[in-house]
Amino acid sequence: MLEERDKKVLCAIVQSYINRPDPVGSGFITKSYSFSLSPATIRNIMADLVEMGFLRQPHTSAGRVPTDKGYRLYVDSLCSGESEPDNRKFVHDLAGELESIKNDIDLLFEETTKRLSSFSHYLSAVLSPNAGVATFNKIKLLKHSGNQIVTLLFTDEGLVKNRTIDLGSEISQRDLNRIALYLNSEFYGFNLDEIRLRIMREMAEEKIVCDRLISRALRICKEAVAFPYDNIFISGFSEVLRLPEFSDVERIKDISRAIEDKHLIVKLLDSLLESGNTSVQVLIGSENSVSEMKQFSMVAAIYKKGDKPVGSVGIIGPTRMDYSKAICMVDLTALFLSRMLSER
Amino acid sequence: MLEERDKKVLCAIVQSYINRPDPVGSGFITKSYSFSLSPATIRNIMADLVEMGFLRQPHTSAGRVPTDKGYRLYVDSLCSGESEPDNRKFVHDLAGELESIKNDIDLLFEETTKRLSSFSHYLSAVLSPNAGVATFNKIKLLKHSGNQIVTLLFTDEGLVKNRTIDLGSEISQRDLNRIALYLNSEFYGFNLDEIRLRIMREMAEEKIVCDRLISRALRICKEAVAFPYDNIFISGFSEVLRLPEFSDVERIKDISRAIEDKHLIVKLLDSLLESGNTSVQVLIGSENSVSEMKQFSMVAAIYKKGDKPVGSVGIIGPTRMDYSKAICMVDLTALFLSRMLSER
DNA sequence: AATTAGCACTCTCAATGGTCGAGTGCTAAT
DNA sequence: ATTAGCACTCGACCATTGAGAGTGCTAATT
Repeated sequence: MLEERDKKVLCAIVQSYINRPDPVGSGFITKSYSFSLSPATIRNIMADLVEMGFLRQPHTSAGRVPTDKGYRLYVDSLCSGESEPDNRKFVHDLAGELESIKNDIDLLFEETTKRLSSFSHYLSAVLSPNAGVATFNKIKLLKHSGNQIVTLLFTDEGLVKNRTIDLGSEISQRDLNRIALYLNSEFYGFNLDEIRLRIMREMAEEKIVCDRLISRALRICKEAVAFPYDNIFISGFSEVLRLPEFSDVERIKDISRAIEDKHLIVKLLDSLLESGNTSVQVLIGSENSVSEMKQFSMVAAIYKKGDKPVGSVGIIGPTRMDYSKAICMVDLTALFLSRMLSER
Repeated sequence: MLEERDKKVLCAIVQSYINRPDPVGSGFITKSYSFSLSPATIRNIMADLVEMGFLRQPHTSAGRVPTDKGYRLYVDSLCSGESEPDNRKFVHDLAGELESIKNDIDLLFEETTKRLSSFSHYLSAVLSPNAGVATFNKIKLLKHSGNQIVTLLFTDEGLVKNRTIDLGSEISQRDLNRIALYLNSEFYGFNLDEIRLRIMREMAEEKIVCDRLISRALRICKEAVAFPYDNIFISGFSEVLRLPEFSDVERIKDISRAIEDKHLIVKLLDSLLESGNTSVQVLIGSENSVSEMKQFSMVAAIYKKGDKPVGSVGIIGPTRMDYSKAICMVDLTALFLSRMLSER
């Protein structure tokens, strides 16, 4: 059906197109790649590839452009990149420069995202552990001023989140300590979503709460485990704006909506996390479930704390992206994050 | 020099142009606004206004377009907008919906920014109190795990920031308490920049530190007062993309760079804060000191905690923006934030 | 049977030129 | 000081054209 030779031609076209976004003609292929074939033969092959859906021509008698299906074949036949020295250097630098902030996990994610985008020249995103995976480790409660208290929630992943809560009435530090003790024994090891669910249920059941302290405890904990903050870091918008595909205003609007909504990208990275697949995943154009992103590709992987997948990291770019490089960098970054999280 | 009548014509042109971005012709003015003058007279006036630099014509025999100087005159002659019912509603909603999160100051800023942009249809930004103005209130130190401790810094403005620090060696909670006590007595009421400076100095002076506890205290405090987080909230990129001026790709790139750099916008809002000017300020196009922003206008105001200016809020849009509305909304938002911060 | 040279054909792109209309500037009349 | 009248300017729009790149087909070659 699809011979080795055909595949080679396809890959040549994809590579050339990734290099510069002009439709690729039969002549160019014979010149630039050493097939010992004439343009006419290449043309025949190309015609077959079009028919099979791997290529398309923008119009009669322009060259060919890869389709999503074409990119897919290309990516699948990629002998999963031996990380080039360039990329090795990237991780090395990453490790060196970020060693000092590995305690501040949010900052670590942010910086990693920035470096990943500036090095890959694509949009990059890191999904930090969210309520769905984050695991309650301990909580501390501190009296602040008046009726206000501060909750300090620690998760197993190393996240530390503080929130200020107005209780509406005075409470002693002693009572707070008792509440914290209760919560710590009650919720240790559960993930935050479970906790939230459980609190909801208990609050609903015992409408007339017997124990005032417990009711307060639940209320406090409910607030404390709410993650109101963005748990995604995105960077590199100005990088992708440089790409020629973004001379089209509509494209720009698409991607900026995705960035401002964040939601969309979270959704993508999240679904990846749920799939549990450990290796680098590639979503090409229309393979993407989010309609706003059907023009783009995403290369992503999950990172772990110990053996538990806790977040994901990805690169987003046009379907015409340097998959080989992207896959390699995402892989390395995920490994880096896993290492950072695990060795603490 | 500049007669009342000329001013009226200028304002009419500005208004019309703000309404839709087409060069305004003499005929349109006479039709839409009730000057009892013929197009020819209007033309004469317009020619004068061009000569004085308030208008320009894109080319011979197109209509006129306001220059920055023209907008300036327009803004200055604006009888500072009696807040329309529309805007009143905005603040009312704002107050109602955000009442519940006034304890979580970061969230408050973020939500305020979002609402401001979605209501004004321009880009909005809120600069939250930064190290330069934030005042040390108290610090709490908690043992975390191993050599790690968590610092919890409270500022007078209501910010609560936590950081995780790896001390490199074990420390007891008791020592941490002593350190916190020391820092609290030492730095209470100082602003964070001062503290940072002082610590730097002291660390440099006593290279051979006599007191091990104090040296540790300083080190901890130095980390704790570092504000690594963005202290600016920006929202509404997709709003401004809707504007016709952003069908030009270059413009989009400009504004996105400004947004991704944040820095630029921080700089603008910061300079405003330093000027100390209390009322709403308008920077039109080239009046703007940041070159990347010379195509845009900013309407901004500071907000206070009590009597002390602590941050600023602004709207950024094309020079062709609805200044009247923007001024009003920024004013109201600043008042709102001041109220929220002060009544705690 | 697969490959290739040859060639007519198709389609885009950029340049050209012509028309239309909005809006101007000037001049002379009011 | 204002205005009517009018020639003029310039961009927007459109159709035409020619060049060039690349094709698909056919017939010749290996």
